[in-house]
Amino acid sequence: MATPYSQEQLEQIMEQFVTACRIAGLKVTHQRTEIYRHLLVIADHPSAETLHKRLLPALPSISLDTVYRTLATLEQHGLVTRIQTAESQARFEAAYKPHHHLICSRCKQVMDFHWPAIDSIDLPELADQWGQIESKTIVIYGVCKNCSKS
Amino acid sequence: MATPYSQEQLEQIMEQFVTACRIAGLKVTHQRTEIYRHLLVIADHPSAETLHKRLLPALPSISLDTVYRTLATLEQHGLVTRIQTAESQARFEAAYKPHHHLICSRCKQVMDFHWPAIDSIDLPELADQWGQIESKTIVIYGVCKNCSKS
DNA sequence: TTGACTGCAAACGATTTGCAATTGC
DNA sequence: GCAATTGCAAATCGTTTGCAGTCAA
Repeated sequence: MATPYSQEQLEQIMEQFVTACRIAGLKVTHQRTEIYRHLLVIADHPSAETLHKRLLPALPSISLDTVYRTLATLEQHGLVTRIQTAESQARFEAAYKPHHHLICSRCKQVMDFHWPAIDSIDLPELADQWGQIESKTIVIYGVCKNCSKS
Repeated sequence: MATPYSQEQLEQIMEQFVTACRIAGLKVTHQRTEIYRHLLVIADHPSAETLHKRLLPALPSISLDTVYRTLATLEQHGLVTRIQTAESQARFEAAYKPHHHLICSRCKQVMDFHWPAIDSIDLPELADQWGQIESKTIVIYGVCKNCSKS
């Protein structure tokens, strides 16, 4: 999936990221900015391992544990989202606009989609009374067109 | 959460389960029926480990691997569903009627709820063209009333 | 009787941790 | 300079697997 942001937008979001780190009392390290930038630029939904492999050319000494630790830290501060899948490896994305996921059961690719109708609709009574809602994400499993061909 | 089924309903569902196993060519073992019955009776959403602990009094010799293996087998045959959460441990439920999940980020309890409006609504175009949909589940994260009190 | 299923123990993959060295502020 | 962060290696957790004995059909 190509970058959904223009160069300017990207720089702007990265600035916001730095600011958010400062406010949260997080140090702005090279590793952290690169991890976050990568999640923005390649808008697929990599696992920690995939992300690590992709970062190695740019940061030859980055360790897998740092990727894990960084993702966990950024997640705690709401800058990164852990995606709900039924797989063993966790997947991550830069938290930005609310959206939903289509996951292919065969190739495991995750595709984002928007569904404003759902974002604004009222919850049924039971759910509404359950507590305080933090996020509402729809996860659709199925077989993508590519996979159903073969 | 209490049993959502009456004694008669339960027996009926268990009979359907046995039939489904026979059709699928699965042997109806004591372990399998007990695992499935437990998922029906205690309609919370246990992990394999929790399920194993709970089954031990009734089946003192059942092993954790059997629980894992049985859940995997039943899942393959569509009799059990693996729940999408952002946790490390997988959670399971007896597959029955379509429904959605409320998950508390603190206590991790999963609550079912129904939302017919969503079940019948059309997907947005992009999602509709993506491929063949298998399941559409809404996962809502938040903090349940119990946890927000304390 | 026979192949599917189980229990055991050992292996495995994903993630986390303790520690000493390093780096941002 | 100091505390936060990193890289390394070792540990841990959840889950899977090989194998020999057991059990449903």
